[in-house]
Amino acid sequence: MRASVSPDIFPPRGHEAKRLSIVDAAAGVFCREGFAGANIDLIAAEAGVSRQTVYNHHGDKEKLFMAVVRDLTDRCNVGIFATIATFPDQPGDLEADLIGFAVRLNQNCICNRDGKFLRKLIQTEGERYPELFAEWREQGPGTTWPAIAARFARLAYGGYLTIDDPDVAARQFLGLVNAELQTTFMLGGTPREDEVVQSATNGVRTFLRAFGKSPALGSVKKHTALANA
Amino acid sequence: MRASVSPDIFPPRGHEAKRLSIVDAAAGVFCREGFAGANIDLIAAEAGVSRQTVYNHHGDKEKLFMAVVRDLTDRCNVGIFATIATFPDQPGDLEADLIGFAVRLNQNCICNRDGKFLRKLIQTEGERYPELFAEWREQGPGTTWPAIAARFARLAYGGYLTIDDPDVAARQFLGLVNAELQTTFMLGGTPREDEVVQSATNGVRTFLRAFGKSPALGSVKKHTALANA
DNA sequence: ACAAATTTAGACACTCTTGTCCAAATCGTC
DNA sequence: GACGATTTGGACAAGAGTGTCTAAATTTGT
Repeated sequence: MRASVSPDIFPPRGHEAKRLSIVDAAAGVFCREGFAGANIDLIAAEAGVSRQTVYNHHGDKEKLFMAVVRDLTDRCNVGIFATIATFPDQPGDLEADLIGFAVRLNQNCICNRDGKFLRKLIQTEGERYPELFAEWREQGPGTTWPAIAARFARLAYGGYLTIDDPDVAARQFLGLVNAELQTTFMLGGTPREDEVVQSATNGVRTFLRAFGKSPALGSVKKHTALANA
Repeated sequence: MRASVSPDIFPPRGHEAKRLSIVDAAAGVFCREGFAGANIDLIAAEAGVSRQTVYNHHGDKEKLFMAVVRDLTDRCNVGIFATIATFPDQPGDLEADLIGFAVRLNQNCICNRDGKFLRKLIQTEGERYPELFAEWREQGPGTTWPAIAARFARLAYGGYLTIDDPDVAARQFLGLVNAELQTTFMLGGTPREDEVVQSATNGVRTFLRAFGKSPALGSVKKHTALANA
């Protein structure tokens, strides 16, 4: 993909910068207006670029759209894996550590600009580009969910949790910590930080009531009046 | 809103039928193509009606869109409340009854045509019509979630569950039983029935591990080796 | 069968958008 | 300072879609 000329110097300088600002602006406009409603003139204006430059770089509205989705998928994946790397493998306070992880996942991967945009584009145009979004499904949930599941499996193996099926547990973990944000997500809004923390806290507590190995290790305190050895 | 003439006979006969078939076709097209991409000619064709009739009935693309959302909201609410009425207040087998309820909720309210369409329209155009979707939020989640929460509160009061906050529990219940369907929902797909049952089963099991009062009553069997009185 | 209301089909003006072309201005590099 | 590549702005053709209008056909109730 490099420039094919003599030395390995890339095409000029601001070239790539423009490409990026175009894709960036396009992401915003496609999300706000939908594919059909998105206006190339508007994208160009928001990117601070002439319309012709948009066509020079991407050729075509459809190709531009694809570039946007690919870019977003890549950037989101980077963020998600960086966050998964902070999963508490050997937790001190399991409850607090899982809450922290859930909040980071939300703030860095789901509620940030890229995450919001990618989600909306998938919801909005997913049916129109089956191949493109099949690709996303593989690269996105297809790789990140197992990665999270593996971390939960490790916690179970380490004796911190009692889990049958780590894949199910991972999906339920995500369902729980986002349970109170669904309506906001649906309308395309961004929850406030305290809402994210609240939802994560409630979700993790319930998660640990279901999967926590023993009250002594983790969280389940006031609720289980069930005496145990 | 009645016809203002002599007897209380409504305008002709097929009038209302046409209105409905227009709104119906419009719902489908708006979902597939988005508001901007939706084509009035296409809507008219799919409704089996001339374009002029569409304008006669609804005046305007925007007004037609609003009519679609209102119609869908109403119909979905009817379905949801009908389903909530089947909530197991005095369960025989709590696990099985809750799974049944979750499956009914999914099949009758979330995965059916109206539910799918309404969800997609909210996700797609929610930001463009703040008042309209504020209205939905009040009439939809604003009334159904508390209704579900009340049923869980009743189960707790009846000694079947141990719940702190019924509202949180209700949201988490929904999050859990849908945990495995998220990706499908996101792409606008319809999960197969066995997927719905699977997700509901796993979700309810986890829910009862967290909130079930005692293993004897419900489900938590093999996992809690914790001996109890 | 009659009269009123509704529906239809087609033409129409108008606006908006996409994508192309081109000459002038600008930028980055040597 | 000069050269080559990139960017710019504006004009342009072609197409598509909205909303209106009209006269003819059809349906509906009596």
